[in-house]
Amino acid sequence: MRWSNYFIPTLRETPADAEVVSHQLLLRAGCIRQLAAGVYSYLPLAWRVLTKIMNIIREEMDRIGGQEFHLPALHPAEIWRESGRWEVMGENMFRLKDRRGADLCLGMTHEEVFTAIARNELRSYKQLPQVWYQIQTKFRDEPRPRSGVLRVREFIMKDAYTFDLDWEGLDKSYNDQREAYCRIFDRCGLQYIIVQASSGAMGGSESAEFMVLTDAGEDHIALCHHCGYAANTEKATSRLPEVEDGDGLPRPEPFPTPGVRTIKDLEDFPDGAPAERQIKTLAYVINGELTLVLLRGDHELNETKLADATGATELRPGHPEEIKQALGAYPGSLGAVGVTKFRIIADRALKGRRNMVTGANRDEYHLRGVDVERDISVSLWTDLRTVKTGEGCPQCEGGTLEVRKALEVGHIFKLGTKYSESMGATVLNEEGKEVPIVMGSYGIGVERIMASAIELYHDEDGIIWPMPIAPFQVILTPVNIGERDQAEAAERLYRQLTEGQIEVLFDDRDERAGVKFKDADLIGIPVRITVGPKRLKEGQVELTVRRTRETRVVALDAVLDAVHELIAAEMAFFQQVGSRT
RNA sequence: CGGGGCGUAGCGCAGCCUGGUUGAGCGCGCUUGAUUUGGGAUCAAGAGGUCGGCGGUUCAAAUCCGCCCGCCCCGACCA
Repeated sequence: MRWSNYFIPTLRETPADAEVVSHQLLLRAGCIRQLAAGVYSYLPLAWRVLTKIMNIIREEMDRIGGQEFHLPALHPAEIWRESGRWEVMGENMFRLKDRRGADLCLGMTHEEVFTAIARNELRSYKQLPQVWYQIQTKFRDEPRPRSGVLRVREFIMKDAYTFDLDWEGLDKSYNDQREAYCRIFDRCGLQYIIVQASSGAMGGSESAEFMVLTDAGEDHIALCHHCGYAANTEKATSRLPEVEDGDGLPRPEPFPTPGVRTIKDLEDFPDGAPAERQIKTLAYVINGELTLVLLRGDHELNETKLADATGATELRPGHPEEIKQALGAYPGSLGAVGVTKFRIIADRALKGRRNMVTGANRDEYHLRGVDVERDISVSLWTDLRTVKTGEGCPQCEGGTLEVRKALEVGHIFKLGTKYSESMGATVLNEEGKEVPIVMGSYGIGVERIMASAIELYHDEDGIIWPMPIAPFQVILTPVNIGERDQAEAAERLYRQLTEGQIEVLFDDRDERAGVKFKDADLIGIPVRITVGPKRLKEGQVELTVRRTRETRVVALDAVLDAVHELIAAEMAFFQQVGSRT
């Protein structure tokens, strides 16, 4: 490819509204342009990268017996109504009507459509297992698109679905996918971690996320370096030291707390209590019902855990006015002692605690001497708190957890029979009995692989593409294309490299060397061949590795071999760093 | 949706508070010519703008007011 007639609109300055590195560099390197909030056009350079990523995914899916499909992005409402998700997906789903007024939507994911095919066509256990996948555009009307290409409303997803006769079959399919995912991310050169995850709206029994550690990510994961425990904080638990409470009081005792609004206020209050002796009372509206949620004062609620524990489809903090009306006090003086009209859900860390302090449901009053189990009628004890760095690992003795930010690039689910039952996808088993198909579902965010590679590998000059997904392997840069011998040598090299199956971008622009070097660095091509006057006189050129800046001088007739060697070395480097950390 | 910010040439910005001397400006980029040519050259001459939109106030609006649209960031969602 010749740069002079290839479209790479590089930018010297960083566009003002790009915050994360991958967004800035994708824009500057002429890879993407924004069309609307969370909607991006991929220009030729980015499309080459995405194509390479998709090819790696394809190869690994095919290797475990995956069959590639291409399903519609436009779905009739009926199948979503059948699975129950027409309601569940709420505002996140793009909905539209056709000319007759029939409801349609743009596909957010494809459990429904694949299951519809499965139920119509799969009849016998003999046809199982099936591994079906596609690489296709998904639409999600995100409440807040952000971070460039990391969180968007239209994106490319590899989604796969497995269909098995039983749970043992699913275990194998799930494991195959898991291993394929490892190979995919390894081959793309990503450093990633596999964590236990919440299944959320997808449903099912078990799920794992593939996470790239980066501050650009929006997830928080808890890691134990001692035993390797890793979980999304939506799921992670931890060990806490025992608290000695003493005897407490025979019954809760109210006391005035003027001006106290927060846990912190009550800690500082003369008659107050340290946060770990307080009960934090939160009022949530869960599926339309006011619910009290109790945690230790110094603990933080994880809303996903609350949603998972209650099966909530709609969940929000109560408004001050509705809380006042229901409980008789505003937030700041809320408590659950004596409350029977509302459901009370408590975090396990409160179990057995005595002599605690909590709001009295009377503004500016609190109760002390509260024995949680004696004084509060808790209807559900469960894990609700968000783990923090430094807490004990739930899996091993000596370890402590570290919480870090991460970006989700893949998610695998054991769905079980959720969709096959709601949509009636069954087969006859060996005994001739009709049984629901046991399903799994598996997703990869293709653009997120591209973006996280940039987050992981860049420097102040630009992108450093991992060789396996680089848009071109080599950039060929004559210092001065106006000099006849340089131009001719570069042309010869270009022909030779192209014939040698090297993906080469020939920077044949009549620009000054500095401009071409800066652009080459910015767009991150792994190997640069510089054709300059001094070396050329000796019949030589320079090969520079973008990642290390190492340069070596090579004779013209040895370039092809040297390039092959460097490509192999860079490939190897990224396969090796790109293993699980 | 709640909170904050922004919208002036392809990109980055100034001007707005205190309306008119601004025929809307600066840097980069772009076009043409010359000189240059190993890390974003220099000089010269140019092209490029509904100041997000609509309405209002005013003799006069990029500037003041209202509504709308769009974008970014922080919070609740996910690949």
